[in-house]
Amino acid sequence: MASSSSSDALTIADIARLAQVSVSTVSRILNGKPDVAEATRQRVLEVMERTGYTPHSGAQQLAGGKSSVITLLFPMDHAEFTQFELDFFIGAASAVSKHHYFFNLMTEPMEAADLLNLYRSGRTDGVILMQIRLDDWRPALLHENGCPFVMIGRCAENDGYSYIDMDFERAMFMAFENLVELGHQQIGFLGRPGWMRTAQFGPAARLWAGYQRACAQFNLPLHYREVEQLTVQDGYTATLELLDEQPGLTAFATVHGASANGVIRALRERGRKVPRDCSVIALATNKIAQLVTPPLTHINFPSDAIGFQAAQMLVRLLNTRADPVEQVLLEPTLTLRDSTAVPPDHPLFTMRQTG
Amino acid sequence: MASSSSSDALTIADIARLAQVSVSTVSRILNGKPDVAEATRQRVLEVMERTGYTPHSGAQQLAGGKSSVITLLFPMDHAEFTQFELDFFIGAASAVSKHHYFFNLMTEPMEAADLLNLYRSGRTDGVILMQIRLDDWRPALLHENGCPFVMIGRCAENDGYSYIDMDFERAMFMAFENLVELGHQQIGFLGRPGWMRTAQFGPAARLWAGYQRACAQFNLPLHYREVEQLTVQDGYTATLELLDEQPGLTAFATVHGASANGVIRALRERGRKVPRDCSVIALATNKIAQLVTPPLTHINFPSDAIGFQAAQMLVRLLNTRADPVEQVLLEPTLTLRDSTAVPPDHPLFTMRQTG
DNA sequence: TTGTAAGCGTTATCAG
DNA sequence: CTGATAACGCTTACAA
Repeated sequence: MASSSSSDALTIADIARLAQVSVSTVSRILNGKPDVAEATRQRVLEVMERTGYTPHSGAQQLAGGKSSVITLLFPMDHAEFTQFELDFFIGAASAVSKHHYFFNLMTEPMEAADLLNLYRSGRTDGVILMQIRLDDWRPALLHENGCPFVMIGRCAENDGYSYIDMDFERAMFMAFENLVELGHQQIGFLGRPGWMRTAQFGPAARLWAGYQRACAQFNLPLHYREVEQLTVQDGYTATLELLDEQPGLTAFATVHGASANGVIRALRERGRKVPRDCSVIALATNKIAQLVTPPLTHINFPSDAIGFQAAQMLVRLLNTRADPVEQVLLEPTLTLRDSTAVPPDHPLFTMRQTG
Repeated sequence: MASSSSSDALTIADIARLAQVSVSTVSRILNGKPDVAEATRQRVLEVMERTGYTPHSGAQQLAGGKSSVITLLFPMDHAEFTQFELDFFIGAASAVSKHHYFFNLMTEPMEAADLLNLYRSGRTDGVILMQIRLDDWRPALLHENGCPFVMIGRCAENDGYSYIDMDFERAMFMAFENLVELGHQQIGFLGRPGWMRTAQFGPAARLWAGYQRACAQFNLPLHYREVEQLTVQDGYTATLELLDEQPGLTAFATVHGASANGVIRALRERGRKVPRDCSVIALATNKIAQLVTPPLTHINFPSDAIGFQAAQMLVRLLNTRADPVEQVLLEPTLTLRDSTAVPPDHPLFTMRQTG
């Protein structure tokens, strides 16, 4: 029966003494090393259990050279945090702890020196990088300094870097393809080409490219509006403007659940029902797509699964001597819900009316 | 010009040698201790800057006894993660890094032994506890073992524990008060009394209490439905049931943006417009309330500010020798948006029609 | 299979 | 104001 009041600070030496073995034996057991007699192992484990011993992480870090921490870097300078981003965190945190690492989340933007020091201080064993720009400086820096990392997203040039990303260009193309197949020809698009030009974030650039490609291939006129942010408000305003300029539009595509909601609100205000009078399609997480009314036809973006996979890739990297480059590009998929339909002047529509 | 290829592993001894001082002097400078000549300090800082030196966190932890890590514990066994929860994380992470701590997020449920070991291992200096139950075992355990902590939420009994929480009972009462003032008498309520009874989470219990009190005080008939989860789907189903049983309902109250959306959808399906034919009010974050159509009249729940404050309280605790108990109970506030109005049979309504 | 002992990079105490 | 030097608790050769 241990007495004393508060912090006992049990050390490996205490365990060794209590179990009548040396500290190295205890250490071996702690680290799952093979050369230990089963009887000894049991005895020591029993003592540890009974006393509630835990090794001191700082000491392990110092002597063993690893922290068992994985850091997720999501600088929130150019981003809003929504369900979209949350799911990355949750997915990553879950995988990280499943592999017995600890999860360190950093949302403050960082300079090169800070990023390097994070690794050099031994505070983290590896890093998951988010908000990747086409010309991002971070992967090169980490690579040169031997810090294991995985990107969620990708640069323009990715030789030697591991990443997981979605094929955003194809995603946007698919959205338009779907609308065209329904019979739409006059389609409005809300995006952030300016944001793409200045900040050079991958998704913005690639979604824009997908839009351009779709218009070229399907011979569609360009009807787009640049929004500052992908919010309800900006989506609403941009849609009203676009609609008043081009009353012939029968569909809208945008890249976020929130802005899609703005689109729908604007359409309703102009007396157009979704999807009867106008279709709406977006890139979104499942949860958001279902929250909107009507539930959105959308390109799935499985943030949580991506976060989970990214963490797993990093763990794999950490457990390997060599560093195998893993590059995963996810194929987008489309989920049909209630925000898209044939255009109002379409033969099928007329048939439906009269049939 | 430093050569070499990869990990140099610069230590405090290197800095001392390069700056022609002893390691203790460097250490003093590192820790902002007073007794150092300004000239020396500058010289050493310059060397550190030039070489890109960072102290090893493990060594600091071992020798200094602190980790500079704050852990947020949000066991996700009984919870879904939505924007609501995300904002806690973001707020807390932001405050934590603002005070030069690192932010460790743990979402896996934990046993007593694990929780204790987290602190004993020296991996964290303090803990922010979430998902607090009325009879939660964690605060007592941490308290007894000298681990600094702050709760987001509160138990039934909180002597000696620091917390920040919202007055949920009052929040729900306010919602009903508002509806009653508009003229509503037949109000449906969607909540989780069962969840409250079994899991004993504070908010569920207190929201329920607020509902009971409001009905008693305003002499309202009880019309409630228990939902499993506060999702769109469950809100939708429960509303349909309740509505078919009690067609006279002119308002609904619920406790989450998502379930409010389910309510609205169900009402629409039964041909009732919100807010013309039926009002809806909910407890929600600002963001969610605006995402729903129509934008929700709601009791604000500022998760991010709460997360931020909780982290600040903990930092304050960590920087103090004594442990001052801080207990913050936030007053709820109501934001009027577009989902509430006078009931359809109300004199004001009739006036509006004819006027 | 187990024990001895030398670090790991800091901080802290105590002289100077 | 500055410098030795002893912890801090663990891992890891190397010996036994």
